[in-house]
Amino acid sequence: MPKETLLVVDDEEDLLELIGYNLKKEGYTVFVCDNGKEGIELAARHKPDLILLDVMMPGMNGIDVCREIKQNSELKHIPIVFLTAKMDEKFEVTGLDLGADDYLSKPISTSKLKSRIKAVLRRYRNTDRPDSVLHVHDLMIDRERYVVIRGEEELHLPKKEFELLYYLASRKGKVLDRQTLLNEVWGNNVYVIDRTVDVHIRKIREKLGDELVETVKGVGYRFRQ
Amino acid sequence: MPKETLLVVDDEEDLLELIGYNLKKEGYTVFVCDNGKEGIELAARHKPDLILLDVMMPGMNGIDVCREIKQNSELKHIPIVFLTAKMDEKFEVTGLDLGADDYLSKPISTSKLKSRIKAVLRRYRNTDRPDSVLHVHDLMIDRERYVVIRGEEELHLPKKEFELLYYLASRKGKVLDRQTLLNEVWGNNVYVIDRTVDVHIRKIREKLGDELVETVKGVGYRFRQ
DNA sequence: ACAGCAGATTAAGAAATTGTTACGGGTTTA
DNA sequence: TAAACCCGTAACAATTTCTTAATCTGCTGT
Repeated sequence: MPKETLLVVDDEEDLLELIGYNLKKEGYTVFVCDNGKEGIELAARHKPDLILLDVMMPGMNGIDVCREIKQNSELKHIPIVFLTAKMDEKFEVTGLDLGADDYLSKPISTSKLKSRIKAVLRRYRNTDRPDSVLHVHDLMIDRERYVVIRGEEELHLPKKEFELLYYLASRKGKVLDRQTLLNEVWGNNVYVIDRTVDVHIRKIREKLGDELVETVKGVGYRFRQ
Repeated sequence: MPKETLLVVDDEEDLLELIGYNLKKEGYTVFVCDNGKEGIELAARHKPDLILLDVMMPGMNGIDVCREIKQNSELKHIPIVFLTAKMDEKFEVTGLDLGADDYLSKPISTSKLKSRIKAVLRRYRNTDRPDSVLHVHDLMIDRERYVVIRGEEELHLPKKEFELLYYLASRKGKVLDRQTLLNEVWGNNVYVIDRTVDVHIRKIREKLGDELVETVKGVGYRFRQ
């Protein structure tokens, strides 16, 4: 089993090299770059299992990179660990609210770095990432083409409806409450009232029938098992 | 819809009180204690959703508490966040290797504390716990899917009935009085007449048969052993 | 047999939750 | 630039669930 792939984004060349070297020695596959824009590209291309992200960078800073990644449904599941020179607490709160998974202040010892990375990866390891094409009931939900196929017909749902359907289907049988759905589909940092979920559910039912998505009153919604 | 339960273990009384107060204000159910031994007992009794654990304590220290909890299969899934006065890096590595989930150094601001707790809980919320499905007699009570399965048939109970059944079943054989049931299922600060329990019990019996839940006159109810 | 409990049962109104529709702002498309 | 579309919100209808209160049943000890 190949060890995980990591992406390190930091504008300090020395540090970048040091971190890269150490993590490679640990057996990880490591991509590095020194700016946010390239970081996003590399993330999209290689889909790393974890991203180490410097907060302070010229140009696009770490916060922005994080925000962008968390908005990309292909990448949002990737855990992000922030690196920062000063322990700026206010930022830390922002970062964690954005969906960051951990936080390291420089200077970082190698052992600490490795330990943290291991911890974060361990948390995520058993979280099975859903397939990009789901087959459920008579549906095929293709996330790559953004299309739902039922028999001969192709259905094109708007983005939010599609994402919601996809998320529900990927957790078939499990009851998901509105807040979870909002966090997972809309993102943790958006402020939207939870009744919005209801409206989207209704639209999904309108297009795919009432049977697919079940309501569990007082709890949430569930894709029919 | 009881919010999460937290356990805080710290020998500094002032801090304990401060943290307890703030977390209660957030809506969590909070248990506190000032030593490791009691911490383990409380953890076993209340099965909190998260434990805040001071590292340095007289007697049993945080590391030992953590180790013991991680060895108990009933408790090992509970995320642990360490608190420590000094940023002792060597310890931090140990803690994370032990399976701690986060790390906070004192002094802690309230906003940071809340933000971290939220982040950790969010990570765990959707992680299926091994005991989320109870097998009792010929029943399978699946909390994740919110469904009771008996043989081929799937039963869908309303929320309160389901929660009550789940709670009784999870304490199979034990007699639980009405007040306990109200506290655990309805929540600590809900004002409801205890006869309400009877009505829900009746509905459960109506759906699942009279044998499952036994009445112990003058005491309470018991899920049949 | 008869009070005196404690729980069982039932029904009805209250409360809570969800379904449904419509609208305005914003964006993309023709 | 208009038309079409998507999205979030609000409002009200529809439905389910919860709680209470009233009544019934069965047991206990006298």
